[in-house]
Amino acid sequence: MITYPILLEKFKALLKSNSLKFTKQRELILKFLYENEGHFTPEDIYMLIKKEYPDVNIGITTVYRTLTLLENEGIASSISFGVQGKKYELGLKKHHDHLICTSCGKIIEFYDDTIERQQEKIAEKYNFKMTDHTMKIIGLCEKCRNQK
Amino acid sequence: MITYPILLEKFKALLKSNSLKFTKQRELILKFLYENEGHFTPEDIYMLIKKEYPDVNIGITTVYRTLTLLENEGIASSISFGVQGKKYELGLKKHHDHLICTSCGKIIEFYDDTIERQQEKIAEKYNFKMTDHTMKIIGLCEKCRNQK
DNA sequence: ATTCTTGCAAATCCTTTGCAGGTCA
DNA sequence: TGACCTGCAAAGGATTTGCAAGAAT
Repeated sequence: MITYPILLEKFKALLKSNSLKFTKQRELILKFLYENEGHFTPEDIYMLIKKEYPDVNIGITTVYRTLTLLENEGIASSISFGVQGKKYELGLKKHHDHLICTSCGKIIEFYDDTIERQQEKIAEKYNFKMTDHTMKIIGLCEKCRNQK
Repeated sequence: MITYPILLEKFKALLKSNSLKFTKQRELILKFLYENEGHFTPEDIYMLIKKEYPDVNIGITTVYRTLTLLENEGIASSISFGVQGKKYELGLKKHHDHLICTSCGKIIEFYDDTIERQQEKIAEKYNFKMTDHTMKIIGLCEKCRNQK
């Protein structure tokens, strides 16, 4: 796995090459994603950063803007929950899909080669230039299904 | 394929069994989905019904409510576009997934047995009780990729 | 010094809710 | 009649935008 200093350098280089500036806020958001395993809403990230760094001024607008930036640069990735918004995670890992529990909200990641290959075949079949793909399996996780 | 009169009867039966009432508005929305191939936003459906039946009073609220109802009853299905909302279609066909062109918005449907089976296997592997699943392949359709 | 960023408040977009009047069974 | 529905306007939640002040290069 990439270390934080290296990730940070990568981020700074990306900023520079786009004539963007390196700011405290951008760094904290990157750091947050690096240090926290899991999937977070912009609101989550905003609140948790405010709590951990009460002296840093940060607005939710900046969180949104930075997450968009990170996602466009391939450093973060998101899963969409429709009107309920998106959740973000560090996006450096290998591509993966998600199992989502409708009862407790738990998100499990998985990667499946068969599915990945099949998607490519389908795109090819329709002469589609695939730039992205997502798959969600919705249902009840082990714990929740047993509680019913 | 099911005929409209039969679909209508099915819908009426569903309404009755849920102590819901059969109304002009509900019928028009059902009819719209039956008659129009493709994927539509609630707004689309609302506008097109208003245009075709200027004398019928219908509000967008009712369109939302009815689409939700139809989806819950398995008569309609939707694809989510995140904050951009959902698009609905008649949901009587076999389950299928979508290819979505980011340039022209075109939506192509496909069904793939390998993927379907693989999804079941994955759910099983994680002891997940799958209630739904979606897959989207995002990219450029044949026409748009050639225009670049 | 210039350019880019920020936070705030206001605006937007899609969707839902409260409610009083209207319709269906 | 009574239960359910409707459209409207207002509310809601997530996200974006305009802007003047502030930070980075």
